[in-house]
Order: sequence, then structure tokens, then C-alpha cells
Amino acid sequence: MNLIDEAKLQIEGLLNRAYESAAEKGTLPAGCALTGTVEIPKDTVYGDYASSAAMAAARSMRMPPRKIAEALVAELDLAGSFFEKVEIAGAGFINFRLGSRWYGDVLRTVEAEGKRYGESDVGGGEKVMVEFVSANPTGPMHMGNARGGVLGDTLANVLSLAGYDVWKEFYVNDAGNQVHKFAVSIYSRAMQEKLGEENYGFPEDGYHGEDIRDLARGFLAENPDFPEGKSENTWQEEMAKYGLERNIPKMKSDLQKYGIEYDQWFFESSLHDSGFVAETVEILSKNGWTYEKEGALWLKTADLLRKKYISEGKTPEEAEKLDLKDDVLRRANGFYTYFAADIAYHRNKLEKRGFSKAINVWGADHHGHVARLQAAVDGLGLEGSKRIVIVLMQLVNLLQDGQPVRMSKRTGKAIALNDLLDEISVDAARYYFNNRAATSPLDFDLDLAVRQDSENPVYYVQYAHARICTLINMLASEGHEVKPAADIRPELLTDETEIALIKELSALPEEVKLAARDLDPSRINRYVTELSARFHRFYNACRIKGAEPELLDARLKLAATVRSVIENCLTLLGVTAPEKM
RNA sequence: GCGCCAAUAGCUCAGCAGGAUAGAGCAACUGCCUUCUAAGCAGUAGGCCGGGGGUUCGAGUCCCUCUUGGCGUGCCA
Repeated sequence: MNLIDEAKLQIEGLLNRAYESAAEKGTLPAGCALTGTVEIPKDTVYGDYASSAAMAAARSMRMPPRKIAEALVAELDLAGSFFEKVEIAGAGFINFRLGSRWYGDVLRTVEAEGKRYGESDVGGGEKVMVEFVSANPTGPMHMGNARGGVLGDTLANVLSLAGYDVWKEFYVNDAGNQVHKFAVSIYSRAMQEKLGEENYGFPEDGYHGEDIRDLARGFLAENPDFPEGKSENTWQEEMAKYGLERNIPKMKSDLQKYGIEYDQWFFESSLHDSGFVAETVEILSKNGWTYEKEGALWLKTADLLRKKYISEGKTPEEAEKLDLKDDVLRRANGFYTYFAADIAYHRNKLEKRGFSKAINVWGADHHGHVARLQAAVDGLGLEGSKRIVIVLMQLVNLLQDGQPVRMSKRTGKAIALNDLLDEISVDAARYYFNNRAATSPLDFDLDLAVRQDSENPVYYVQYAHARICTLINMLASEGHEVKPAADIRPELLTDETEIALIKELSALPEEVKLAARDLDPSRINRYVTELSARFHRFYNACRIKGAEPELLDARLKLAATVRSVIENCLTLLGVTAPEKM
């Protein structure tokens, strides 16, 4: 249990005991339960922790909140707790103030847990998969993929620290219609190379990017006989294979540059080859959720969605009013749709591989797919609505000269991921892309990104870390080593900047827990920025070198503790913690 | 039309299952380096939290409604 939870729990216990004795003495009516929350007030003049129990009880006790608070406080016994002082304020808040014992506990806890500090067991070892990026291998990755990569990877780190058993996966869409389009695109470019651009058409819905021409030229260099000797289909199949064999390793290495490594690259084609897609569709049919129309096999998505919405609280009338459509699973030409494969893939995750949850990071433009996938997996009897959790990430608006640049593989204007790294560091990119909650659209201004040197907030945090490292080294050379927490006197840390800093240190486990609960790793950016701010304030307000020996030891220990916590946060974020800047 | 997401300082965004006087960064202005890193700190200025109803002791936060913006609504993925 972390120190914040422990403090809150203590307050609840103290208040409950106080209520019992007040009820016994008759100063408060018996038979009521104390509710209300324990919070950390924004302004420390209201204490370190505050309870709203008196206000919440006003109705059931039929007494003014302040009277209830007074009766409770009269019975409070703080002995043995973290707290040394209680006061009543405002409408009936009961405010608690921490004693010095608690501050020492924070330093001791960070020291004892080291690199593990921040961890918790809220995940309870639950086996979850985080699937992210899963970009189409038919072209280079773009800014949106970069954001998704950073988000997914950081989220996985957060979930691990919060006690989940996390598996990271990239779903490779190496089958289906778009691979066919990919093949036709390369083929057309190859024909243009042979015959001249004006003598061979290029399909309107093909991939227009320059990378396709490069692949075509590369293929021609290795196959001088083209287009002789083989059928158009055979050539196209070979071209698709050739293209994928180059694009997929490229995606891997691009992501690696961002520090993103997967546990597995899962190929869509493997689901088709093994018959798992066909088998999954058969189960849906057996369960009565399909029908045939115009030669195609359809999923009763509308019925499944209505069922889902009703179980989630909508009335049948409301559900009836929704404009819902069914989906094709198997086309008239016999091929399965992407949707069918995706249902099979999620059956594979939840049933075959036994993940309790499938967490997917998707671009917000796929949101229309969320409910239907969940409903379809419900139709397999696998509780898709509960076990498939989608993090919808708003898209990245790429700006150049203040003007939006449209990103699309079809128009070939995609800005490649590794081009970005020529401009800004991995640290800056990882921090930047995680700096906003997934639900917020992110503007990425190329001109601004280039200028992001000292302006970037990542340097603010790294600077704090480097400052502390220098400080520790400098003092060590003068004979002042960082002492164990047990050997320093935390009660000497009385400056408001010192108090505020220690409180912030205590908050990391809670932050990690909340970030895991909300699937929002950007909380860690905000936390570590705030921690750094509090350190910089402390550093400016309190001299360490030259202080009285015991005070110097306490402050040096505090600084070293901050360094350790910043390092833990930066590790979570995949950002380096430099010792010098 | 229907659906999903958003709307908070000049700009970009926080605001943690409702709490006390709404915060930060950037931009603007004023100060702080002969002593530990000025990539830092202190301070000033800047807000009908999109509009209107409702629930509550209490609403930026929850509910309803309207307005505006992004996205979706393929035998594409």
C-alpha cells in the first residue's frame, strides 16, 4: 500500500472511531454511517488531507455540518497516526496536518523500493495485451503511428508497474484487399518503368507514394525478365511479397529507433492460413448470428449491437431507434473481409491465448468499428463488450507554416516517421507525443518541432535530473556522501519548498495507479514535470552546500530521492535521464 | 439524418468517479547569477470554464437541451 492510500485509510479509521465514541456519549446520533471522501486540498492552508464526512452526514444526522465536525474532532485520537494536528474549516471540512514521521517514511520508502518505487498490485497479475500501431505495411508510417507507438509503449510500461502482466503486440495486416492494391500499385509502377509513364495507367485507388516507385525499381533490378515469363497474377503475388519483406522490417527498425519493442508481430495471414477465420465465422453462424444475401455471408451486427446496448442500459425502444447496419463477413467472391479477420484475431487473443483483456490503441477515425467488434465478439460468447477495451487516440494534425498538411497514404503525402528523428531527438519526440491525453487532438508543428531545443518541456525534467547528479558528485568530492534515510533527520526539512517536494514524492504510486485505471500515461508527464518544478523551487530556496551538517545531510538525501523518482518516471516514459546537460 | 469525441487565459492544454479563491507551459511585462548548472527561480498581467435549464449543502466536473468544430456511418482496412 502506498503512503497516500495509507494516510487516507488512517483518517477514515480515526473518524469512524471518533464517531463511535461520540455516538456512545450521545453528542452525535447513533446508527448513521460516515461517508464522504478524504482529499488532498489544493491549498495547503487547508491542511494536508481533508475529510468532507461532516458535510456528507449533515442530512442523515439532521445537524449542521460544523456541529458534526466539532463533535467528531472532540473525540479524535491522533496518537500513533501520521497526523499531528486537526482543524475545522469552511462549511465543515475536517483538515488534517501531517507530522514529521510521515515525511521520513516517504524518504525511507523510496530508498527501500528503489527502481520499483511507484509499483502497485492493482493489476493483480492480470494478463492483458496491449496492441498498438498495427499500421498497414503497404507504406511508411506517419505521425499518427508515432503517437500511437509512444502511447501504447508507455501505457504498457505503466500497466506493468501497476501490477499487470503485459504483452505488447503489433498486428500486421498482410492479407486482404489492401495488400492486393499494394501489389497492383507496384505492378503498375513497374510497367510504367518499362513502357513509359504515359503508356500505362495507374489505378485511382492505388498507393501513390514515392515508396511504391522505389519498390518497383528494386523489384525490376532483381527481375530483369519482367513482365515476361509469368502471369500478371503471379508477378503481383511476388511483388506483394517483395514489398512486404522490405516494408515490415523497416517498420520494426523505425519503431526500435523510438525504443519501441514488441513481444510479438502477429500476422493476419496466419489466421487465414490456419483456417481460424473460417472456423470463427462458423461459430457465429452456429450461434445464429449470420445469414446469406446476394451471395455474401452477413453478420447480424444490428441485432448484436441492439443486444449489447440494451444490456448496457438502453431501453429496447431507444435501441430500436438507432440506425444500425449489418456487415459482410465473407464476400460473394469467397474472400473474408477485414472485419471477419479482426473478429477471429480477437477470439485468438481472448480465447486461444487467454488474455483477460485486449487493450487496443486505435486512431479515432476507427471509432465506428469499436462497438461492432465488441458486439461480434459478444456473439462468440466471449464478452467482447467487457474484455475488449479500445483507447481511441485523436489524430495528429500536422502543421507546416501554420497550415494543416493532410496525411494520407493514397495521396502519398505521408511524412515518414524516421524523417522526424532527423529533426528532433527520441527523448523530445517521446515526451511530446505523450504530453497530451489520448482524447485530445495533437497539433504537431514541423517548424516548431525543429526549433524545439531548450523550449521543450522534456529538458525541464532532464535538467532537474542532471542538476541533482552534478550536486551529488560535487558534494561527494567534498566528503558528503548521500546517507541512508535512517541516518538523517527529516524533521529538519521544514521549509515550505521541502515539505511540498516530499509530498509530491509520495504521490508517484497513486499516479501510476490512476494512469493505469484511466489508460492515460500522459499523467506521468504531468507528474514528473510537477515534481521537477518543485525541485527547482526547492533548489533556489534552500542552499545545500554550506548548510549545517545535519541539514546538509537531510537536504542532500531529499535531492537524491528526487533524482531516483525522476529516473523512475523517465524510465516509464522511455526517455533518458542524463547526468550532465 | 444517425453515432462517437471535443469546447476552460491571447495560444496549447491540466483540472484526479462533485469540494474551499479554476491551474501549468508558451507569448507579454518586472526582478534574481563574485557561493551547489539561469535549459532555473520569484513576481505582474490575463477567465460570464461555448449558451440555457436541472440535480446537490456545494457543479468546470453529473443529467437534459441548443450552438460550434473534428471524425465515422464501404462486399476499404
